Amino acid sequence: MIPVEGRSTRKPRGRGNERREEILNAALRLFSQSGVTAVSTRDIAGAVGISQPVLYTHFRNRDDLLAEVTERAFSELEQRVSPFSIDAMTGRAAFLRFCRIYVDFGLEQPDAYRMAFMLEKRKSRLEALDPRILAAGLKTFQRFEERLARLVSRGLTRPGDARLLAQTLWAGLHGLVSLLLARQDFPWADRETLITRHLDMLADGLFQPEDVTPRR
Amino acid sequence: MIPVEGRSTRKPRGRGNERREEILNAALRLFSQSGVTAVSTRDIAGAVGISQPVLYTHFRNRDDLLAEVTERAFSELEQRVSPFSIDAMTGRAAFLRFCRIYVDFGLEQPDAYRMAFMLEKRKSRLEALDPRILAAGLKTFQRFEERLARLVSRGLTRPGDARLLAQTLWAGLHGLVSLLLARQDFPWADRETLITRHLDMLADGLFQPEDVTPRR
DNA sequence: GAGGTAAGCTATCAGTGATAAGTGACGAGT
DNA sequence: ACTCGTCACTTATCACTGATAGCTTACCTC
Repeated sequence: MIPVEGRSTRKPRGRGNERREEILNAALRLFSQSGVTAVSTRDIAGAVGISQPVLYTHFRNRDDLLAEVTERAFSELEQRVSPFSIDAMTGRAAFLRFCRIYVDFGLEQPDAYRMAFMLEKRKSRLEALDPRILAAGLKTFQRFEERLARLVSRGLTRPGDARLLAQTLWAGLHGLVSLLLARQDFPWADRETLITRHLDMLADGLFQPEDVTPRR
Repeated sequence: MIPVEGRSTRKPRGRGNERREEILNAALRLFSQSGVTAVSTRDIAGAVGISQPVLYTHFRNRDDLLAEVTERAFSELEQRVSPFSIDAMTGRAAFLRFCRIYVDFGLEQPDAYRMAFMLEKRKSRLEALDPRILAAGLKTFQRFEERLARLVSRGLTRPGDARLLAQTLWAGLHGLVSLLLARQDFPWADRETLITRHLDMLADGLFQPEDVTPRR
């Protein structure tokens, strides 16, 4: 399905980790090109220029590789979000900017986002998702919750349980991102307008009625 | 993985359609037991008591079978929703009841819901999702949009483009359902409270500020 | 130069969805 | 009552998947 590239030269002793990097890069590239389900271990190995079993000397299995690719993508989100300190959450505008970073990240890194929040791996019901993937999602949610809690504790929002509010608003955010990713052919309204209005609606649910944006 | 049951007796001439029903029933049962990705065609055939290739005399392929199972599940949603005529959308309470039906359906028929709104099949990027699955989702959304449009045209809501509002609110609904399905082990707040508050938040985004529910 | 070992190979496995080709029972037609 | 077509179903097999076993080879150290 994916063209096989030429053989790569053997790595010198002790530099086997470079191969590991090459594999991760190739995997990320192929995943974002063709989607994570469409890329086989042989495709990845072919793109790197090695035989398929080599992958298993660097990663326990395919899911292990997937988990590491996801982790890397989410460390980038971490970087994007880090400038937004908790103290910077001063009101509606800051909340909206913060949400927007998440939405943009999800749309720009669809495969990482899918893995962290949408993927359900259940070959058997007992088998759980890789804890690192869960952790990436959980950490992201916690960044969100922390900042929301600050807004709430400052009395800038309607009163309420910060955890409950965070889960509700997060679900609202996620709904838009995941639907845009999963149903790209749906007759969506203009994306920019849709995102803006959606975030406005979420903000309306969070902030005091007097701050509510008038529509039209 | 799934135990093989005994051989079924051959169907008499002209009653081959009974086999088709048996396959659909077995598939639905296995899917909801073990999840749609964990069930193979051999599992389904084994449960019915026939050989695996027989499936292909009744369905073009696995996805065709999946699509039909989904269609059936969604026809049940159609039945649940049909008592709620467009004219019955008289305000916030009706809106909430209507939303609640969808949420409950999603949580009760997780595999059907997943297929209609969460599943992305991309063995190759060109290959699209089965149109019947897309249609089931689209139809559901349209029911939602119709009723929302009635609320808007009656002047019961904030003014705004009904289509945009519908997409935004639907995304909000979907976010909660899909996250609850995809991340069952997440430390969620009490489910009932979460759903109620979430729907309240969505309603707050839709209705005039004077109708906004006070929190606490 | 020799040997150990890191790096990578080929061969092969069981499981998947899917297809080809054959078997056999049943019921309509004479 | 016998034929014979065809419906219902079978076994055998395909290409592909993720994964493992075990061998080979080239490099670096001594």
